Amino acid sequence: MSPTIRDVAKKANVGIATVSRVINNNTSVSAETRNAVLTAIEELDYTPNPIARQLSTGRTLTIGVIVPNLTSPSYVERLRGVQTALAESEYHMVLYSVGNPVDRDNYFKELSRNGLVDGILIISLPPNDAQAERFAQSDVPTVLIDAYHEQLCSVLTDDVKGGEMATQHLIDLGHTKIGFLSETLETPFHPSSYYRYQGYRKALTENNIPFDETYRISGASGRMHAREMARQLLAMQIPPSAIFAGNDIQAIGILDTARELQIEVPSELSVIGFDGIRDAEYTNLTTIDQHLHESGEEGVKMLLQELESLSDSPAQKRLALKLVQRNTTRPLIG
Amino acid sequence: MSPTIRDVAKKANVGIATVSRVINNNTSVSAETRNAVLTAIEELDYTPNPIARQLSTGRTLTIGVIVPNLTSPSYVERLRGVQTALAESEYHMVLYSVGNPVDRDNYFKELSRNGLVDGILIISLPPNDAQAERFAQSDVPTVLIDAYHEQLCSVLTDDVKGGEMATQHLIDLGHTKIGFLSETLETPFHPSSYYRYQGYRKALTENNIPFDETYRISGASGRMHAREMARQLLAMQIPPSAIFAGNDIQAIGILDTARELQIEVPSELSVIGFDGIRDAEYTNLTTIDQHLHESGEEGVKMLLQELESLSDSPAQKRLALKLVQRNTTRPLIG
DNA sequence: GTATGATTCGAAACCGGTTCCATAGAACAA
DNA sequence: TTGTTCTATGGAACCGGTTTCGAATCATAC
Repeated sequence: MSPTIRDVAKKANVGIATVSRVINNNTSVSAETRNAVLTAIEELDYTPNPIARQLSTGRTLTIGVIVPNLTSPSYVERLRGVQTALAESEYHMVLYSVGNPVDRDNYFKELSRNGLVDGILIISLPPNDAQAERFAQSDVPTVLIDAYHEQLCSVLTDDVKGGEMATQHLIDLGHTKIGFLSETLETPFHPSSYYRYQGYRKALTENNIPFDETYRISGASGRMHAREMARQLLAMQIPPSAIFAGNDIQAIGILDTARELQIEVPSELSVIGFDGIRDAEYTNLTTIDQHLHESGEEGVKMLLQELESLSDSPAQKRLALKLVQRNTTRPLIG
Repeated sequence: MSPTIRDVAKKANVGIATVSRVINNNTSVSAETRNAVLTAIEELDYTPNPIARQLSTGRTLTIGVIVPNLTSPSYVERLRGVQTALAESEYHMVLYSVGNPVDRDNYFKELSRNGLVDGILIISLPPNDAQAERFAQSDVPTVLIDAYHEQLCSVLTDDVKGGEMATQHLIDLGHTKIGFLSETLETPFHPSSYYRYQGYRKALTENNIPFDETYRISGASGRMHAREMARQLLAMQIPPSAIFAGNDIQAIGILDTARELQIEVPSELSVIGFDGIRDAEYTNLTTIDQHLHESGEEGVKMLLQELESLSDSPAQKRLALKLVQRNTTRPLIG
């Protein structure tokens, strides 16, 4: 077995407390003793057992990240941001990947309870009131990324406003027949698509453009399903001249279909996405950039702050949205 | 603070050993005592402190996953596989994301040393001899995914063979002017591009097709750089009629450029990738599927086995490669 | 009634650190 | 010289579990 602090103490002819002081750079050790201890450590190739240290200090130096299965690039990008910010800290990251509501609830309960982690970061998984209450009561600080609850710290996106911005952009370009294509609006997870839809409706209303139910389509997530839905939208007698997609992946699916149908983008069809994933840049997609990477970093910052000193009122940070115009939207001709 | 096992013992009027027995389903507890303990646990809302348990059992129920920064979809896909397999076990996953060789070496050293994790999974980061030696000596089982070292367990891909398969496919289609586009062949990380290049060369040789140095180009990774490199290849006086890309992302970059230059794929240019990421399917890319997801799952399986009983000779599992023909390759006309 | 064995259970040791507290000795002041 | 303060240090308690070991209890056998 690996050597323990007692082995070091014996070898250096000192007490274990002294060894501990040396390890932790406690000043009150004479240079002589310190050297003796250091050489003993060297000779035994000793490293302190982190678990024992965790038990006695009460800190695990670990933060738990609860995230939906890495099915969507946006989760991955947020996670990258988390990773980036965490790398500069002394904390490690345990990944809890949730595939269904049961997983989610289990992780929520498990982590908020006992001292497995020092802090919790939750990505795109809004807790219900009871769960939020638990987190708030628990003594492990929790930060939500891309989700909101009044009781908890959060880094969030104004999806309604983003939806409005996207739609307004299309309207500004002269479009009035504007389609909306998204994931199912009723999801057990984060209803961001629904909020974006609300923004879409709001923009229409504000510009006195009547909402046409037939221009709205939603279904399963993913590029393939988006293609299919786009086919349906574009096969209408009077198809939309522009489509706002609930996220970038779906927007890219629409572009796929447009190419397949030889509908030229943006001259014959404008498409705008939402998220600002990397593929949006590669495909020259106009989109609403919600600063995914930054959201991860900000979440970590907030959590680290919370770990320093638990604030009383939960901090809330809203990330700015940015319309990034590329080559999939342009003024309507005629 | 949360209640401890002693609180429960006091409340139930039993010794702590008995409480421990109840928690761990040890049989030798009378039904009566067991019930008393269970109700005490219930009333106090007690859960055992996992850190304390870890210290006394010596197991952390955690496995460390060392992976390059999630820059490439292939790492993410492998990680998903790991996640899938791990979800069915009792283990958690700590993610160590490495951005540079220094990170890598630190993590290698740190994790192999002390009991922070019960096992280590290393993705696409081949250790050098000294490091492999460390891992082999250490008492924490280690499995390499997409990397090989004779001293360690591994799940691996035959990149040379894959490169050969891809090239042979193009040759079978009648191509002889076959380009090779990849990442820099000298990388501090995993030299898979180099192996694939070797396979390419091998296939050419075996078919008596002279290798033309000007048909080979390599540079920085990523779709954007691939586009630029593709432009160079395709601007040649006698451009290749087919290109084998070192990975799918680069193949997609080539497709981007082809579209930009209005070179029709596959009629004017065949393109084959390597990896089998999801986007390959979406873009109808012919590729060599190396079963990324499965590699993650297999790595976990192997590691779990190793955790059960440390085998003496390191297990090696080679994943089959599969040519998936889609719509970016076709017989050369004329 | 005593010997034997099985069952149930608690005290205490242990895992490997950190930290409180008491003390020895040095340094300094009067 | 004596008293006081400060520094360096070790012993022991502690974190919260698991596990060993021995003892108490009970049933059964003789």
